[in-house]
Amino acid sequence: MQGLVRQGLTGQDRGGGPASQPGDPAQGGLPLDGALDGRGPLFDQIKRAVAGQILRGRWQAGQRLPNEAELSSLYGVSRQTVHKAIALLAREGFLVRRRRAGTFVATSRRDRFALPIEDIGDVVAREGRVYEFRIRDRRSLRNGEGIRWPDLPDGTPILTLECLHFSDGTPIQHERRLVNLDVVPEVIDEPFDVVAPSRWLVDRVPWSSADHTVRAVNATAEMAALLGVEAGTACLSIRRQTMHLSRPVTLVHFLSVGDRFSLSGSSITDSATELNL
Amino acid sequence: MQGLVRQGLTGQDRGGGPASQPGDPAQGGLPLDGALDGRGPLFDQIKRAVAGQILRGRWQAGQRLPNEAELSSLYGVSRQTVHKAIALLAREGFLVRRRRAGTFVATSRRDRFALPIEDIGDVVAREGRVYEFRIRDRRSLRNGEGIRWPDLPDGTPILTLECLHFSDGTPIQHERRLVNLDVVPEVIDEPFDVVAPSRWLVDRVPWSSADHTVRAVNATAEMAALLGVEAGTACLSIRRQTMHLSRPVTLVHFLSVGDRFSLSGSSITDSATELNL
DNA sequence: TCGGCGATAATGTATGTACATAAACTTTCG
DNA sequence: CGAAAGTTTATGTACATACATTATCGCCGA
Repeated sequence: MQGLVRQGLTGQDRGGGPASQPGDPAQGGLPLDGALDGRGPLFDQIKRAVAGQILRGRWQAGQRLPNEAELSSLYGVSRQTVHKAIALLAREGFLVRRRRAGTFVATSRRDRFALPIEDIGDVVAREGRVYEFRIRDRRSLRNGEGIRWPDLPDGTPILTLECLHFSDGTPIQHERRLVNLDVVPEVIDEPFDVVAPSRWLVDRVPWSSADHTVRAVNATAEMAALLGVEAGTACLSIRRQTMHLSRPVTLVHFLSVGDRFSLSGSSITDSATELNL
Repeated sequence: MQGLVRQGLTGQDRGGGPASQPGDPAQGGLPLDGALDGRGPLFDQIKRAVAGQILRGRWQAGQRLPNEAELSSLYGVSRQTVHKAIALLAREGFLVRRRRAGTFVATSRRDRFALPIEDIGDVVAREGRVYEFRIRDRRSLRNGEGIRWPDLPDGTPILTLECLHFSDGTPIQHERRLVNLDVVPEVIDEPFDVVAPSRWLVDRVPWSSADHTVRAVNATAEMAALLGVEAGTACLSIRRQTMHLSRPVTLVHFLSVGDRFSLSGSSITDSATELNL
């Protein structure tokens, strides 16, 4: 074995390790703190080791790190394995790679903080409360007739829905939705007496992409009445447009009372937590 | 050559293709629509082909797809290449893999919508406006003395900052920040006359993780005065706690006027857009 | 019938080898 | 001296091979 590499699994010895001299116990002047920890697959150990150097600030942003061949002999594994580890770290945004030039620590990714947006039904259910919804209005018309969905050609048939979501009987979210009937014609026959529109759509048209905009607005008198708050109460407004194969599927406006609903999430570098350092 | 595989690059022929019989022009009854398109690396072509089947609904959620050996001969590439493509799609959340059982289309990931949260300075700059900030208050004290940072032991030295951010001279965001002096002692000597605290911290302590909470609140009279709006105006409140190697670094409250600031982002399945289908 | 247990089929990891590709560097030539 | 052409170096992709790891399936016996 190579000393520090690969314990924890069955750990039978394979052929001959790569370059590394047969029996270097302490490795000249190289940073031994970069040693592997024997937990899990080799490429994961290397990911952890490298990410650790970065997180601990030993390898600073912009700095160039050893090339694959050097890392390979440093860690005593093949270049393939190093390549896999480094390529994954690059894909996760820790590193930037340029041919011939080398591999560099990415200049930090300040813009990658992210906030997950969940379905209201899931949120309510997870809080252990009773979730209900009620359809307040539903009509079928063509785009441009009274309502205009900007990203859709005029005349396209659409279904409009308005509904309210409740948590333990208290209204917490108002929803106004447009659905593209060209994409999901079956929706016309769905009564939405059991399953909520958002859920129905997600089950029907999976794997879509979406745009979001989140803003804070003061409740209008009408909305305030529906949500059971005073006019002017701060509300979170979420606009979501969902696309499937570059065709708009649905456009929704959610409005939720500020102190009954919030977006939250521990985030960023979910990969870093995966690395558990 | 294998017919459909790999054009667009230089496309010299390598050794001998894998299993596939030498000269099957149209492949029995197999879905030929799964054909590769010759754009980019083979494993990317396979990713696109497979993701396409899923997005077009030909392979439905929960359904099992052919094993690596089958895909390998279906597409006329080695198992390694198929493995790389499929493993990446799994890592991106499209597929779920279980040893011995096989590979399955993931049951859609409704909860993965995500919003990026950016630094206000970047946002203002990108809109082509002039960004400025002003420190309104700054003091150094110990946790528990007047202010309590819940995730930090009492007595820990902290720096408190209060500042305002401007876009073209209009105040758009208020910031109240606590900084853990045990982690970043140098901050005590930083005047913040040029670089804003958030930027300074990001440059100093990169690669951290963070928790966020976003809510809508009505502006208090004091805040309204600072932001130049009427009391009660709906504001977006963002709370962010940043950690580095599981130690809290900074805790911030941002407050921004609802109609001067919004969070937005096209999101989810950024991998799907990368696949450009 | 049920429990255990072994065969088996799928994915997962690691290495070797060979070239391709891109960009930085060097040399050459006008 | 500067642009073009060639060289070198680091990463990128592909394939072959070999073995590890795990559920699942099915058999067999109590």
